[in-house]
Amino acid sequence: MKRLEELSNQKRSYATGDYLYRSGDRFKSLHAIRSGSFKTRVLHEDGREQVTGFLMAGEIIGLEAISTDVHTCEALAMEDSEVCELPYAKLAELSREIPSLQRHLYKIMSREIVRDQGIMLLLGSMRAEERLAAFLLNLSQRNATHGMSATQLRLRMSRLEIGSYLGLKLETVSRAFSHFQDEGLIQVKARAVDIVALSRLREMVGK
Amino acid sequence: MKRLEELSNQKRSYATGDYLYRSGDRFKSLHAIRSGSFKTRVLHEDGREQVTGFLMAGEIIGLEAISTDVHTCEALAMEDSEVCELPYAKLAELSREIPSLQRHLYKIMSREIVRDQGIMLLLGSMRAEERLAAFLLNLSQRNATHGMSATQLRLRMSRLEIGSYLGLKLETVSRAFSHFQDEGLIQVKARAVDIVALSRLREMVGK
DNA sequence: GGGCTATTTTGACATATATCAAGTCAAACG
DNA sequence: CGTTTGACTTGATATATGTCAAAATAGCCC
Repeated sequence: MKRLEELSNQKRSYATGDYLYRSGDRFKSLHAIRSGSFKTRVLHEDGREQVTGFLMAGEIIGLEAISTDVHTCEALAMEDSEVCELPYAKLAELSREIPSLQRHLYKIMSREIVRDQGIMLLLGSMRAEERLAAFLLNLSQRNATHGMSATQLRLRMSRLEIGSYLGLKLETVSRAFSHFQDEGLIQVKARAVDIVALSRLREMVGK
Repeated sequence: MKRLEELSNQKRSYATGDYLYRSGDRFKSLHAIRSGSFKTRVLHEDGREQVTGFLMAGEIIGLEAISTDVHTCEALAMEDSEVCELPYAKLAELSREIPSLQRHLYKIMSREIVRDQGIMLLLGSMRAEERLAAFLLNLSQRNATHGMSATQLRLRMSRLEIGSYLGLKLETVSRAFSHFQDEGLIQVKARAVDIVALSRLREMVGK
């Protein structure tokens, strides 16, 4: 871990809306988010876009680019954020000397695959409100992991971005929020969401 | 590569419908498909399932399990198939000695992430016929990669399985096939598909 | 080859979500 | 403060896809 810290000499700041990288950029480094949050999205020639992830502190961003040395999606800051740059060449080299680092890297990449497959399940076989419930539960859990409240969420993203992530239109997202509130599942005030009935939300997604 | 071959002493056969692994199985090995094909799917408590991939010869299966040492999805043979077992512990060890193997492993995992994000784009922002077009083009390209025809496809999966993969009902898939045929894009005869207008299919998905 | 079963196609209809269009609200700014 | 601007909510309606049901077809076993 210490040797890893030495590696990441670079710590950089990004303001809301700044790009960490764009589609087509040459890949040089992974980035560890120190504070703040980013969204990643893939673009389609015809202008369509799909948000593929919302990343928070502690998470690693850029793994998709290893395959071709070129970024296939773009990442931008959703708030003022800081990242550590992890030069990939050095990281790979170091992982050869430090087995635990190597194991860790494989696991991180595998975890990303699992995460993506979970989203595929969501997009492929859940209905609008189930998707939103799953989304809120995921945020709740990650919030808790970071020592924050599991029930008081401050969303960093707009309804439009949530919609893109969940494969829904922003109006549908908004309606689902309103409906959840009517049902007493959550309290919504713009981007401040208070989960009132966590267990009932869990039932909605079948767990 | 030679050392890799020594590693995979085990070569095993699977009949149609056999499980390569199930959800919950302890993870020990990756598998390289030698011949045949497999599908992977994730299951939801309530019985819903989502097909997450159709894998062919030359592809590596099981990467998602590295993250937790437990398989989070299941894989089964769509036809009589053969795989090489690649014990993960040995593979990881070997990758420390052989830099090119390590690079290759990272790339394979990254490629899987890119693939999954492509499916997320498809599921989140494409309509039924665009999804099917993208699916056929993907099969076509992989077929070609394996030295087979880019236009004559023999589907190994049912309409139901295609539907699950594309987030559609089987009837919708069937109708899309019929419509493509009416439009002169393809010739369909059950699971034999002949792509007549590859370029027009490409236009449909915007490239 | 004939019958059996699973798969696929097709049709009529239902519905979840998208689309279009106002309206509300809140933060930002002069 | 009043105005502007972008984000969000809500309503009315349209539409893509799902659902249900039946017929056609293909694959399979004896």
